[in-house]
Amino acid sequence: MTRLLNNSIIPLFNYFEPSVIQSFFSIPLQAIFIYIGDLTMSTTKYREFNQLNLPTIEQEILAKWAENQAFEKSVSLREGAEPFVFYEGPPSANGMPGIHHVISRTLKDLVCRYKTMQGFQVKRKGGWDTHGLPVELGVEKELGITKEDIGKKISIVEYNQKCREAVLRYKDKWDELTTKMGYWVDLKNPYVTFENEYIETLWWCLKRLYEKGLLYKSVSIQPYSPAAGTGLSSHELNQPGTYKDVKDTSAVAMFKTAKNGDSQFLFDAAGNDEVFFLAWTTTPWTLPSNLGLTVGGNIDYVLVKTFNPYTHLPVNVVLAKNLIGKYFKPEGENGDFAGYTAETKLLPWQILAEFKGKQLEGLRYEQLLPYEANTPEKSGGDPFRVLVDSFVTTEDGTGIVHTAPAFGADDYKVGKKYGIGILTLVDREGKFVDGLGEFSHRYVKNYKDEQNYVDVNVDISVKLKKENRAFKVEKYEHSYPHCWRTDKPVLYYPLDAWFIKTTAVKDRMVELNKTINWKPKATGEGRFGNWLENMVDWNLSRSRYWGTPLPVWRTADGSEEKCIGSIEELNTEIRKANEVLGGDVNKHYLHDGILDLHKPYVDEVVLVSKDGKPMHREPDLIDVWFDSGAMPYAQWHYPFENKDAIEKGTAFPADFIAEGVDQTRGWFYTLHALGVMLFDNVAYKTVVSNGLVLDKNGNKMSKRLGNVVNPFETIGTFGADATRWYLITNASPWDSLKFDIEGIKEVQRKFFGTLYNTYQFFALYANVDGFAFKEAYIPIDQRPEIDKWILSSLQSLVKNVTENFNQYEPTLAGRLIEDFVDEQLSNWYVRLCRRRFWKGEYEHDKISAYQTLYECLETIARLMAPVSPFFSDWLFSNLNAVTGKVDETSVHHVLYPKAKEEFIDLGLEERMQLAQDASSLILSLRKKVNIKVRQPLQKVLIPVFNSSMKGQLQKVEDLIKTEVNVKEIQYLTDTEGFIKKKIKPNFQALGKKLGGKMKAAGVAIGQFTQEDIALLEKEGTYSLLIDNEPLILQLNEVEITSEDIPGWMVANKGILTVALDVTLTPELESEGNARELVNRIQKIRKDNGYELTDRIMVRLADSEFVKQSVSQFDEYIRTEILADKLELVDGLIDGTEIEVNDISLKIQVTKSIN
RNA sequence: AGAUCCGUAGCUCAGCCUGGUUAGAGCACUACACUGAUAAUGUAGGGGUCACCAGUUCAAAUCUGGUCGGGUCUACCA
Repeated sequence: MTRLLNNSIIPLFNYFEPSVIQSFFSIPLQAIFIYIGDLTMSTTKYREFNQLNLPTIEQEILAKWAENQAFEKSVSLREGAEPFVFYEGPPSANGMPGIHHVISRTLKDLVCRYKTMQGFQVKRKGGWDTHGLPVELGVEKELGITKEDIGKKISIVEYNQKCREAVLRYKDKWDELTTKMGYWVDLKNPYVTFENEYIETLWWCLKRLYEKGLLYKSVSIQPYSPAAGTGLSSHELNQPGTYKDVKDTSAVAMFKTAKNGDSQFLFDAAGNDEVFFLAWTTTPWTLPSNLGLTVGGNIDYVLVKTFNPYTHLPVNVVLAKNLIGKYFKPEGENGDFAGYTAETKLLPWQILAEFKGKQLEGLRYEQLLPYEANTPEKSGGDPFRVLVDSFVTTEDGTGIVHTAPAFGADDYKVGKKYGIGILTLVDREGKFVDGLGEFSHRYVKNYKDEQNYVDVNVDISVKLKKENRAFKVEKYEHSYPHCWRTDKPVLYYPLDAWFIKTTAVKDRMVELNKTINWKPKATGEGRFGNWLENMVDWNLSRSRYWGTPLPVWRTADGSEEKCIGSIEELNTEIRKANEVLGGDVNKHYLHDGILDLHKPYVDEVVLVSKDGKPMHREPDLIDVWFDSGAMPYAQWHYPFENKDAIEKGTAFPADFIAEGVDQTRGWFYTLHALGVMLFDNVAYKTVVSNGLVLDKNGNKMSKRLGNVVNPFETIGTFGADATRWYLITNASPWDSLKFDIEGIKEVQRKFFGTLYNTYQFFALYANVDGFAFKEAYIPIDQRPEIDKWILSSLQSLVKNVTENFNQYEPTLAGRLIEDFVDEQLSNWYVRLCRRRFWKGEYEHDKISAYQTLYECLETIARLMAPVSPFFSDWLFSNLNAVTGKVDETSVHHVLYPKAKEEFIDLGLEERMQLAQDASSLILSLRKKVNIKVRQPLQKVLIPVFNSSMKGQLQKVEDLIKTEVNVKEIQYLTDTEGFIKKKIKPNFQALGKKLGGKMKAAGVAIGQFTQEDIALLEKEGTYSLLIDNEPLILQLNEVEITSEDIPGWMVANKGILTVALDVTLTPELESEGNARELVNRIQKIRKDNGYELTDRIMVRLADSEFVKQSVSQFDEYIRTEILADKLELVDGLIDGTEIEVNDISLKIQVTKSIN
């Protein structure tokens, strides 16, 4: 189905009507034709648009990609190039994708696109995780059955068929997201974990582990989910959200000490009254299975005389000394025993004896809850004794641990050591077995979501209370593991299971982990490192139906076993068994061999041992995490195919993988474990783990809270590019991201809007002038200063962006691009250069401007392509369609820019910064005195402190003058003497030298007079006394700035100070008016809807000030407004009324006729 | 309970590694301006005890220790 669908895309274009294509892609027809018309063919005009619409652009680009098979081409173009190996972590398609999938996939995509543009070949095989519990539970729910019904109400064949269908239920949605968000991954030939070939590789892996002695069977106490009916692996238990705070009924039970020689010392101290051991439990349901009490050997215990708070009977209890405070109040010590009644609130107590835990070892006690099912004989050991072990602490409870070997790993271990036997009084559904009186058949937790569930733990506690066997019963809130799928509490349960002995390679895993580049670093060292240090063997077994079967066959007595590593091997064994065992054995599989490696077929296969005994398959399935952990090999059907790809390093290990941080103990772990165990190698060289996506208030997104963001809506409304750009640039991928739609809007407006405007500006004028980059590339040294500058900045940008991408820091890279586009390119270069595009002839300077802006835009398109693949391709194609500079039809096929170091001129970038600062200061001064920029001013003074500063400023002088509309800049050196200066210590330099005297020096320097400063500047040094010690102050140990120029408007920023002459001469005013006139007429031109190039005729109502301006600036005005004629008319009646400096006049604008 | 990351303007984030004296940017808000790129842009303004406490230092948002709050993870925890 998968293949059919995807392979069909291309033929569709060829054979069907456009309307079919349209409905298939839900793309407006127009878009398809536009692109066919405008993008595939070269054209002479740059495309112009009314407004930016990212979603439309994206649809257009998607259609183009589909038509050109752009993704496939991006891989095939690099055939023979060095491979960059990427692994796609397989998603499970049985749930809807969410916005958090968009961030990790953006991350993966951008790295792959970047590396492709760096010249690597990046194959990206998609994949689907198809086995496992989520699928099974979904099917059970859908069919309204439980695990018990499988094989009864529904056959395993049918059930597995349902699973096979259900698992790709949302595949279409996933594919749609993949396409719409612009994630390039091979969806046509994905690896699918349920396919035979995939499973065959898994079997090969298992057999290899088996041969290395790393696969073994053992009984162990494991987390078990009665609700799901399966054991859980440690990584499943380590899924986020499994540990939840729950309130359980906890009980401190009283175990009655048996009187014998060993315990006599207790009874002596207690005056031969009853003595009880106090033991705490949060799971009273384990009490019937109690077989021991464990104490710490070196812990101090006490015997306390008191009353039972429920029955008010006098009792003597044993507990850890440190924990007395938990049960007794200090003021009750040695209290009034005689006067104690049921109403007494304060419990009197008295310590009768104190002893170490080891003195209690071997003491016996009476069984707490005896029934038919838990007689000592049934335990198979010698139960009801006090045991000693080191796991006991005095942080909680009583310091005496109730020990039920079946239901705790520690309990099992210590129980085995002492031989107290084992009782498993709860069945696999989570209910008590027969023979436990009133508790028989009751669920120990509410596994079935019964409305009227009565907590058996409460009933047990009540019973204990009544029988004088409970000392304290209370609700206790603690965190308890829950099944990650069913949300029901897990219990620990003795199970037979197959394990991978990961602990055997722990050291090697730790060692190799140190060679992995983790982003962020802390995850690898801390979270993953700690996890490796504390690793336990990997429990592979799952008692379910839909999954990879364990390929191990055993004789009934377990004396012989066989691990199968390939289909061929299995078929051979099948025939052999039939020959040896005869009859109907394997008769269904003799002819064609086995066709499906799943249950129930594999279970029907009987193999034969060396000595002719039948062997049956171990019934377990394996952990789905093994499926995904083995994907590097299984996706290529290694070693049955593609042997070299794995062994010669072209497909293993991965150069890069990325997933959510929640995969640290999941996929990242199993990949690593298998890489180390199978090939003694890392499975990936770099791993990026991204953080969670939270809602805008910082809460986790969950269906329950209803704050889940639908990625389709977001992408549909704002575009994939804006979404991707936002997700990447807002916060580092590994920080958790507070997702806010407003942020995407901002990105769209500020970054894409600005860049789009810049392109639009370019297209507008380039079309007028017919610029198609046909002229020779103008050497950089023949371009004006500002072109040199923007190109220098651009190359610095290329360099920095590349560095950041190489470091897997896309956030920083994106922010740099953003800054460049907004600050440098749009708001400085284009703004200052506007006139160059619309004025003058099409010659050197103008061509230089076009070439420069073109280069910037084209380079930006390439730089941003990894993060926002659509807009960049659109921009790139629009440009290239006219110039045809490169042959590739997509930005994703070209190479990433390489920084042209020779273009970088840091001095130039520095002085442009000076120009920007100076302009900003001057504009702020204009603002202060309320003089419009349109009004020319005569002069600016800038104090300079050295010749280099002056030189720098002089080179950008024209830019400043134009920008702020000032006629001249005058540089002041201190020889003029009327600058008021300010001096400040250079703390960094001086602090190191002076240390403790810094403060005093600071005060002294602050008191410098203008003369002192002048002296220091002249001499270069200055002597002063600090704390009666001489100090020779160097010029470089202070910062001297000009503070004020008396009589001038002054502003400063850092070292730069500007002073503005705000005197308005009639001359200047007249020029200002001329500019006002130009402005008004331009507005009228625009309102009238004239073309940029239309010539006009203007008639102005005559008046005094108009006469002044027009007579003086007639030519200037006419050039600006493209007027053939500008005349003053008396008594003009018709025309537009305008206002210039509070004077209104009439004006008439008409098109020239020619 | 431990580990780890985080806490800077109403919001999103820089700055912290390498301590240096007016703590920055964008958004939002207010006012004014500019504009043949115009749903853009500029200037100005309000808005911060850099979570808190202590220490080191001449000097702390920055280094150290602790406290509080939040996230994530771990845990045999009876």
